[in-house]
Amino acid sequence: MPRPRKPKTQRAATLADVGRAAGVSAMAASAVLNSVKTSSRISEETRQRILEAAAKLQYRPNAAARALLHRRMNTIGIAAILDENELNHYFLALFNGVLAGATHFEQNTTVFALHDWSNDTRRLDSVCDGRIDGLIMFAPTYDAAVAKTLPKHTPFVTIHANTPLEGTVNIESDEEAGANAMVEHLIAKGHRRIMHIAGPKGFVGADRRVAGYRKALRAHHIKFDPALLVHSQFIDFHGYRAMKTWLEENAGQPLPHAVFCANDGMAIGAMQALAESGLRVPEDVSVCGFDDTLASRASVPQLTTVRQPLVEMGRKAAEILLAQIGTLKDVQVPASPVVMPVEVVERASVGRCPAGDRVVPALARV
Amino acid sequence: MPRPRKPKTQRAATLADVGRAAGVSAMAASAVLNSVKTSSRISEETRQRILEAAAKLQYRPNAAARALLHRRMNTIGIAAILDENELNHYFLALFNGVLAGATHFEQNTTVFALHDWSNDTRRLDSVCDGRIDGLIMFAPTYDAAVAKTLPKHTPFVTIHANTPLEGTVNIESDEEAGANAMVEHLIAKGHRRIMHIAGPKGFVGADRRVAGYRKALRAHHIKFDPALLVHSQFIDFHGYRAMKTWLEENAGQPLPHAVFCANDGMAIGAMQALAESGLRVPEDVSVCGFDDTLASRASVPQLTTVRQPLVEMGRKAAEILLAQIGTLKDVQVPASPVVMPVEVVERASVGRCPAGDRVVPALARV
DNA sequence: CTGAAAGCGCTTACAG
DNA sequence: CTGAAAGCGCTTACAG
Repeated sequence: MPRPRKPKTQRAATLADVGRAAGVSAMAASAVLNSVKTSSRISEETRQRILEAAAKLQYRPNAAARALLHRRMNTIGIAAILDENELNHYFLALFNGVLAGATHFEQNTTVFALHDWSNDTRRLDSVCDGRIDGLIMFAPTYDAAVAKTLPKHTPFVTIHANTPLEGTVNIESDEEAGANAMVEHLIAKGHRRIMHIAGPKGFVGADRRVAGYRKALRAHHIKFDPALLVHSQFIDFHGYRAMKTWLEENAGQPLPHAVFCANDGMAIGAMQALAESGLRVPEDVSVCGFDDTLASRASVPQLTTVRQPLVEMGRKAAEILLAQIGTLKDVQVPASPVVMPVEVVERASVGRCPAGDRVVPALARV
Repeated sequence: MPRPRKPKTQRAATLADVGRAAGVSAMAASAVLNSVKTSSRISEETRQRILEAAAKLQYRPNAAARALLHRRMNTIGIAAILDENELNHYFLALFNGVLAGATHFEQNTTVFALHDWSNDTRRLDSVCDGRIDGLIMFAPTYDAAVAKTLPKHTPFVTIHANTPLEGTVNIESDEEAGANAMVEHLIAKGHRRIMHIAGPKGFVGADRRVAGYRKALRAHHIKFDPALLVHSQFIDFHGYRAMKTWLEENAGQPLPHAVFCANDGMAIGAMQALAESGLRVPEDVSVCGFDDTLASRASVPQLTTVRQPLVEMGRKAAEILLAQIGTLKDVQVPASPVVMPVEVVERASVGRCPAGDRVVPALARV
């Protein structure tokens, strides 16, 4: 059985170690290893000796020492609510985008997992201590008062901020237009009795989708039916429970033609609840989501949804943040908010509205 | 329209700034802010003045300066192949685990996204420069020769390493037992004609699952049929394509009773291919996966699968790494490999084997 | 052109 | 008990 590596790892070599090994000063070693012009004065033979010593000692310029000098860690931070027990495709998409953007400019990315925006303020604060050059917040729900306490020496960018932070660029998408287009699409497929499982009241992301939903109904003279609007949370399980509860409470009532969910996870949850009542998607009921996360392609049938360019939004956030930090000289910091376009993506979960009215089955099949 | 924050952020306050503002030396400020015993000598009034100055200036001890002193960044790294266009629930689960473990011990986590283990060696190398105290690699496929070039001054832990790195703890799970238990479960449900969509040949994760599959067949005197073993890749789309191709090439042949896929994503892909041929899961064909990632609950029907405790494995990796670094004094570094238990999780995608033999439908319905 | 020194921000060990 | 100094590892600006 292989023995584990000894706990005490050897110390990393310093410039002084390299110099000593090569019989030169630390400074000479530094000059050679950074290929400074002045190193042209150093003989080729010495240069080789230094390079060999550095390779042999696995020398790497110490990041902390460099950061101290340059006041820059070449690292950006991400703060997000991250619960290890929940599906979070939204996070995964944004994260991939930020990572791609940061990596492209040779910057590292550190992730801070929060449980709660209000209570974890101090944790975020404490992290603005030079270990990151700037911070991107995913869907923060700070209120304005708390936001004021954020450190002034660290630049921020937010994505989908619930209340914009003063002096901070917020990146969002045209959610109302997206919801409106989605419901227009349902109506074009013949659906009239359209249910909406919304996000929590008071969250702009939820409210804007409701607004788009109602706008589309209005445009087609479909009377808004409060019984068809249910508020839930942006989490798979809550979509399931909202749909399940609704079906139980509305047994014998007319079945909706289509269910528009405020995000993909909720739509998948709703599909599961429908399946448990023996209802097929899209033959009996059409279902659609919002976001176009990877979840929308992982479901069977694949989900018709509104695409928000999440990866792109993450990448853009990284770019804007790096511009603010000053790492990217040639990128202009845009005015806030930056609004990204959305589009309806047709997949398999929405069909033509079936002929004849159906009724919510009385008993769940389970 | 709100104006964006000015690109030039103000400099962070230093201990000297705090001292100056409070009319004391930087050292006195340091003593108070670190609540060193000696600070008891400092008058309560002075203490308050220092605390106020620090708060007002939003002072935070500079992380780089501290790291330079302590030779510790309080940050661990994660290296993983991460393609922004692919589903990666496996990463998400491990990542959540590492993050939870690191956060619990007040350590930060930096993620390095790689494209390729062989070609990105230099990138990984360059990152072992003090910006992380240790590194966790997700499913690395280094060969032994390359592994030798890894820096000696940084501790590593691997999860699912394809070839164990010398002197490095590897965390894995009992994949062969898991595959065996899954196929035993299928056989218990009456399935005999069991297809396996495997991972790429030569990868231990794939080979061990194939071994478990064949072992279960053997135990029940089911003759191994090479036509029912297909090698593919650990990616959703490849599962889809493998199933699709197999159905096309085997039109008119007996339909498998069940399809055991080497991971959850592949199983979902296979379900989509089956759906396109008009075959229902589990009524016509049972399907199962491996991993128990969040994907297995996001599909309709939910996936029967083999659970690997991925979150727990990530958490354990963090803990072992911190023990090696020396951050955790009271945790023993275990011998390698650490093998985690697996279990079959029954959900909805596996049913009893239907009576009567069916045949692969000739034409895809699409 | 080269090498010694200063300094990034912090803390620890050591004189006064 | 207090305050000045040394040093973590590096690079830049400045004497020689």
